[in-house]
Amino acid sequence: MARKPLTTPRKTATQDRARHTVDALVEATARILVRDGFDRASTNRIAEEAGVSIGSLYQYFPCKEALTAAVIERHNQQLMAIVHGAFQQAETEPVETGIRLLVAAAIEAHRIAPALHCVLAEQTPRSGVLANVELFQRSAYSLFQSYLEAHRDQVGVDDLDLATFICVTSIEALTHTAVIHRSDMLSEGRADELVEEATRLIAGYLKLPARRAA
Amino acid sequence: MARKPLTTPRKTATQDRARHTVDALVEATARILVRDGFDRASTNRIAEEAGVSIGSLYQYFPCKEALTAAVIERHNQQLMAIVHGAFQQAETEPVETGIRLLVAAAIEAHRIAPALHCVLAEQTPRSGVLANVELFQRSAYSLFQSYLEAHRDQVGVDDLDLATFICVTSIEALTHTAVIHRSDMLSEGRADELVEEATRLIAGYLKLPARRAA
DNA sequence: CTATAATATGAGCGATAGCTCACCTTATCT
DNA sequence: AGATAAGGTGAGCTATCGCTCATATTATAG
Repeated sequence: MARKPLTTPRKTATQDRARHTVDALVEATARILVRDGFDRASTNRIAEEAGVSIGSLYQYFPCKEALTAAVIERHNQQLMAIVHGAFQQAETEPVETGIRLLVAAAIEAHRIAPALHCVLAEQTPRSGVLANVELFQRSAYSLFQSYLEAHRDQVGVDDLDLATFICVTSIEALTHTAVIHRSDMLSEGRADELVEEATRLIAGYLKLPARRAA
Repeated sequence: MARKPLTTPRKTATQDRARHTVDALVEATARILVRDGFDRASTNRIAEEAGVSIGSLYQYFPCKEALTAAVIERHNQQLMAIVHGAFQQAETEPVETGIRLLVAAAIEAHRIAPALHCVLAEQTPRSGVLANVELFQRSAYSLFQSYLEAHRDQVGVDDLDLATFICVTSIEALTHTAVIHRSDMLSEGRADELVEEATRLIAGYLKLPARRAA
């Protein structure tokens, strides 16, 4: 009975040689995404670039999208490292200083691998397995909400959930768009102006006294 | 000499029958994009859905991407109609009221065809011919900048270009994300809260007095 | 050393994609 | 009515894609 014909058990990974293969594949995928774009990133090409046979590729990745998902996950982990650090720093600061730290971190995060970030954002379709890869957003979302709760006495908004949506969405869009489409804004001193204005936008929004103070 | 073998002159369009064919193709493309997603939208399928032969398709559209580009252009025109109208209304209003109008219009615009908008934003890769289809953004951009110039006496920012970037990017991201990913925010009275908060964000940012008043 | 599991290989299958071209059909002009 | 062009057709070509599987190589266990 129990027939395991070497097929379909894909996704194993334990020996040491294997990890190298998997890493090579993920890195090759990232390189090809950047160099050739998403739709030229075929499984055959990725395997070739990784110096690995397609057979091996399919032993660890069930389908093409899984490779891209792995790249996205790796990238998101790097982003989150920076963002997490910024939240820890911001924790002990007054709101305006804290927001400034967060905005600066968001820009820094987008700068880790702008080319890859661009391909991921502009060319990679969010369908199939990739549909829900935005859990990164959720992380940032809950971190920010916690931040607001911790500084509730300094903020004048009453719906923390709505405020979180407003702030996270705006900061992400501003930093993303600046890095991807307006790199001229980030040259030398110009970057500071952007940080200042974005901080003014968000901190100003949070500081305003609510209409009805209890 | 001058050999015109019926090939490569694609892209003609003058008779009346032809317009119908072109329209049918664009509409079929939109329908398929919404129903089946971007990567299932093959030229063969589009031609079939339009009730037209592939030969005809390639007489008016040089490649697959051209069809998607046409759909995007048509959609953008509808968006711009709403946005343009809102700017005209806003022209004669004080800043806060004006911004409120613009935010509401942005939401309304995203609601024209949310499903299509979603596919276009999440699945359609910005590569090749589609790379620069964001001239919509540029339109909104220059409209907003004109708006700020016209109300310069009421706004406390000194770099109008930077301020435009901040405002347009934020409003677009907030309304887009709300419509696409947080439809719960737009049910009944909740929509007004979003408009109010977004208005507070932007109007507050614009109203704040600049650091150094002349 | 041998048996067994883990890992690696790559020719090649079936499917489908984008697109061409030789040929009909309908309209317009005189 | 006949000529010429505009519009329309679809079988089918080539290319490539995602993916399988029979087989070979390498590591671990007894």
